[in-house]
Amino acid sequence: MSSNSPSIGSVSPEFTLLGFLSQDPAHGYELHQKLTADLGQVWHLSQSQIYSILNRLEGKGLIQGSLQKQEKLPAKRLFTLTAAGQERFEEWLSSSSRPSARVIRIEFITRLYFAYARDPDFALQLVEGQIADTQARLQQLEKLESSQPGEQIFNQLGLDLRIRQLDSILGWLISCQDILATLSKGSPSA
Amino acid sequence: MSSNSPSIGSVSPEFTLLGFLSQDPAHGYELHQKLTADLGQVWHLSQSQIYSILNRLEGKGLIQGSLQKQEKLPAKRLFTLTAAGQERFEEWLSSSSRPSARVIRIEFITRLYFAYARDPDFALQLVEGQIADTQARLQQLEKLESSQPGEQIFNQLGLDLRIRQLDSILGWLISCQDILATLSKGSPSA
DNA sequence: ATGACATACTCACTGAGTGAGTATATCCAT
DNA sequence: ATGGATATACTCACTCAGTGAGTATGTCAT
Repeated sequence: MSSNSPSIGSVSPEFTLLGFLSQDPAHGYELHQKLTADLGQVWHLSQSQIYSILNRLEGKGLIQGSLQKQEKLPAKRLFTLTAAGQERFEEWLSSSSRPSARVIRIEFITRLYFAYARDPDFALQLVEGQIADTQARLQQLEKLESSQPGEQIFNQLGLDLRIRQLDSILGWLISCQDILATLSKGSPSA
Repeated sequence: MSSNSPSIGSVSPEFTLLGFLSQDPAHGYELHQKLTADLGQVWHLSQSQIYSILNRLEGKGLIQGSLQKQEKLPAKRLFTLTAAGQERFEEWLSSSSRPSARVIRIEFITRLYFAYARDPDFALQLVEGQIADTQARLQQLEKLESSQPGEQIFNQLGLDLRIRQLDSILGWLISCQDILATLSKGSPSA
């Protein structure tokens, strides 16, 4: 049971697998292929990592693997999302990412990928929400910077870099918005 | 012995501890304090992590802990750098960081911190080197982007974000250069 | 004297990530 | 036909990252 798993950390690759499985049941091998093809610039997961995550997810009851025995080949396992898994994924899909360089690059893009596959407009909403969060965080950091004791040069440099990075993220988010908006208009699905 | 430890990963906090110990022998507790005070914007290490790293470093023979028995208090351990540890640290100190957002923010700033403490001019050299590396990597990524199959939108978005982030790093490095140069002139130690 | 805070460290845990190994099928060139 | 590359599909054993709670003791103010 263990109620709340202690660290299904925000940038965890678990949700990526849940996402793929929410689209179609698959084997570990296929998941690795798909991940590499579609999100290879975002995630770099080895095969063995995929399998270890799958085992963990099964342990938590979020997915269910069914052994498919084969004549000669060793059995393979086809994984399907459980109801609990589906719920978890939905929850994650509409939550928002902590505005930090790494998290955005990894987690947010992943979320965007799945949101877009489901409904381009939903993806656009996510971007808008993230822009707001990022702006808020940026202001926070700028405030922190101005109130920082000028002594610790390296802490200040670190902070300055973070701010610059957040700023570049903001620019990126806005360009995302444009791209997604254009795509929606180009091929309106409704 | 184990010749080459498999993953004394580039952004490993190990070198940070080696660095502090290269300045002065210290206890785990002190190291945690110092790290938080001087590089708190860069590293977030819990106490227990500090101790586990120290144990590992001792296991590798890079540092040496001497038990100081006390009347009533449980013994504390004072850690000193070994010759091997010193060597490792020197090697790391003049190597260059992989030009990626995270690595620069964590590893490079740390390196800069120790380089600067030793000799501001050395720090300046590191910055210059890093600028060159970053520019080279930037060109590489831009080339990759233009040759990327336009189909995988999300891979492209990921790449685009990386490029923007590297670009902001470049800006930051240049501002570092200015700051360090000014500091050198302001108080010429030679 | 008691409760907050600082010093100093340990333990048990989950999770990230790597690298090598296993087993089998298929297909291509020699 | 045979042997070697490549693809499918998964396992194991490992190190390192990171958290949270716990232990033990001293100091200092109220």
